Amino acid sequence: MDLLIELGALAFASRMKRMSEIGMQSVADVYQYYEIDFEAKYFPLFYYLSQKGEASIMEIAEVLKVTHPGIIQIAKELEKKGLLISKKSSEDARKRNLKLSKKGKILLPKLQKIWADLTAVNTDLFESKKHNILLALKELEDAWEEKSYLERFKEFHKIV
Amino acid sequence: MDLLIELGALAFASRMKRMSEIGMQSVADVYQYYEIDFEAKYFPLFYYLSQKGEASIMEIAEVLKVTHPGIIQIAKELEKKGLLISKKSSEDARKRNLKLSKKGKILLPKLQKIWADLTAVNTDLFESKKHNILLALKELEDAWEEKSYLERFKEFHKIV
DNA sequence: CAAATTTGCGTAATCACTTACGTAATCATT
DNA sequence: AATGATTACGTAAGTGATTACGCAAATTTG
Repeated sequence: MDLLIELGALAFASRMKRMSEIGMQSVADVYQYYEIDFEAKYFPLFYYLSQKGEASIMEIAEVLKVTHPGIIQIAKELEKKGLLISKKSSEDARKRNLKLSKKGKILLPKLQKIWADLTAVNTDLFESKKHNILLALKELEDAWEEKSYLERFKEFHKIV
Repeated sequence: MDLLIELGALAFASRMKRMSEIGMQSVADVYQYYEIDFEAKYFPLFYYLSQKGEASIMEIAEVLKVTHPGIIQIAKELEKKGLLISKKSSEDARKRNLKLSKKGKILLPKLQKIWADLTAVNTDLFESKKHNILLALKELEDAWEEKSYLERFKEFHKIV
């Protein structure tokens, strides 16, 4: 018996967390299999910079929906590995712009190949299912954005 | 544009993590609204003990699918709050059995009321959607149990 | 155009777990 | 019954994020 399943909606957060950890580990396994010195947590920042070219820390944090100290930490690691460089913005002295280094750009095609393969496996994994978790996730994210949980909760109590 | 959505399957883990954090925070908001000194993270352990009565640390860790140090930490907090007590097993001196304290049992009905309300709101939230995330989650958990991601990945490469 | 507010960034501390590792108790095997 | 393997638990350190807070630069406003 799986208690988390039995608890249904109540254990939702725990299950999401666990699933996220499994996902991160799985991707880590694949990078290791390819013998590439890259971590799952780098992906959103690295990918965004590969598309955008150059961006400030706050801009990245907002797009990726994480806090700015999170970006700073990951950027620090990527800089240490020589995959990313940064410089103060010339237009706004408060801003520090990040972009991929030469080494980062050289690594990019190799990573893109992996990402393509991961996407293929994921697509297969997600879309072969009766219930599509990506669409479900999107719906829930939208619902949450529209109205906070506590609001829903209070509304529910009014009705009852 | 939501980059995380655009990235689809690749940003899956990040989105799951974020969703779990939102869920935890939402529940925290509700406990606060009820003015109850209880945290979302206590729920799985507390609930399990309320059902089972008494259980050893490893047993709980396995049922809840977390590591045993995780249980020890949460148990420590609950003991500090006086909601939980523990004693060495008489049958097996290696084991320490956890159970709710008198104070914990007194708090229980109040919590059960909240849990029931949370379940109602969640059920509404989840089931009003076109895509049911709980069923999707279950499918994915089962798929993962059946075959590891890396295995799927390697298989995919054989085929292509 | 000076004062007040907002914005961008950085550091530190915290959080809710995890992995790694050590010790003691039990079990299995000969 | 001694030896070796396994199991249960505890602590310490690490992880990948967060919140809290402070400073400096830019923007708003009166």
